[in-house]
Amino acid sequence: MTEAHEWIGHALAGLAAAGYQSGSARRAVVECLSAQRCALTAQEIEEHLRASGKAVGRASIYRTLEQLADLGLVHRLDLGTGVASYEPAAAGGEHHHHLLCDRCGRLVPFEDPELERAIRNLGRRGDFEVSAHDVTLRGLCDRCS
Amino acid sequence: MTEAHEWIGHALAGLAAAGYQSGSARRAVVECLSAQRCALTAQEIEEHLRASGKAVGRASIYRTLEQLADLGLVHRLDLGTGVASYEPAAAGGEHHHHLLCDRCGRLVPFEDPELERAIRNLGRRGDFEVSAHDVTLRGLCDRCS
DNA sequence: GTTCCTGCAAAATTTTTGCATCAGT
DNA sequence: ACTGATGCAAAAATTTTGCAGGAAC
Repeated sequence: MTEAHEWIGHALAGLAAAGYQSGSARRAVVECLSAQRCALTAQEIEEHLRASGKAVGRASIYRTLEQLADLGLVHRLDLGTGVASYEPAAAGGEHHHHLLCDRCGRLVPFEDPELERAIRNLGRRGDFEVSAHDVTLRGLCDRCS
Repeated sequence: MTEAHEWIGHALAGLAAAGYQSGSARRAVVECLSAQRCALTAQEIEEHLRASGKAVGRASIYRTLEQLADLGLVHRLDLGTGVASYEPAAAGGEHHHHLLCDRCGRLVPFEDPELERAIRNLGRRGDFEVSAHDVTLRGLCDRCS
């Protein structure tokens, strides 16, 4: 997994390359995302920023997240809760999936080569051309089971 | 895959067993779901029902969908569009996953034993206890690629 | 100085809830 | 009849948009 501080640079560079300037709101959202282990909702981002004294308008948060998602710098997740979550996208194509614990609500990232292989093979079968995939498991995390 | 008309009975029986009575709104929502191939949004259900002369209040649709989802009779899907979709859950534990076509927006169901096996194996690895899973692929469907 | 960014407030969307009325048992 | 279901309307929650003022280049 790419380190958080590397992602900051990657994301800011990507935004700059796309013609976005580095304003305070955009930078704050990117910093907040890079400091977190996994996915955050827009509301959580707003709270974190306000708590750290860098309050940013809601609109700017959503706008920045949309820009980052369009550039492939963050992944948008819909975890069945009705609210979207966002997490930094690793630079090298690595990615993980998520387990949402039914008991404690914790979101646990995981990777699995066999799962990735199965999905790659699916694309090869020719029924369709797969460019992205999301896997969400529900169940009990290691702490709760 | 279990046939649609079988699912109607299954769903109505499940609702009855849970103590819900068979009112007109609930029955209409169940009928609408059973007639569709794949997932529908609450709004689509409302439109279909109104179009077929069986208009049902929005609230009743959401209430019925929640009840059905709690009983495991429908699956709720979040496809990254910000709106939830619902589809009948097959009786026998069979289930499919979805490809969302980037070009035409079509939702294509698919099944894949290798993928299922990979997910089952994940649960066996012992990191967590998996009770449900969702897989969403994005890409181009057979018509668009 | 010009252009883009930011934040506020308002709008749009989707979903939930309160409550009076109506239907099913 | 009694209990629960239904529909309307209002509220809540989330996300988007318009616009005036401010920051970045």
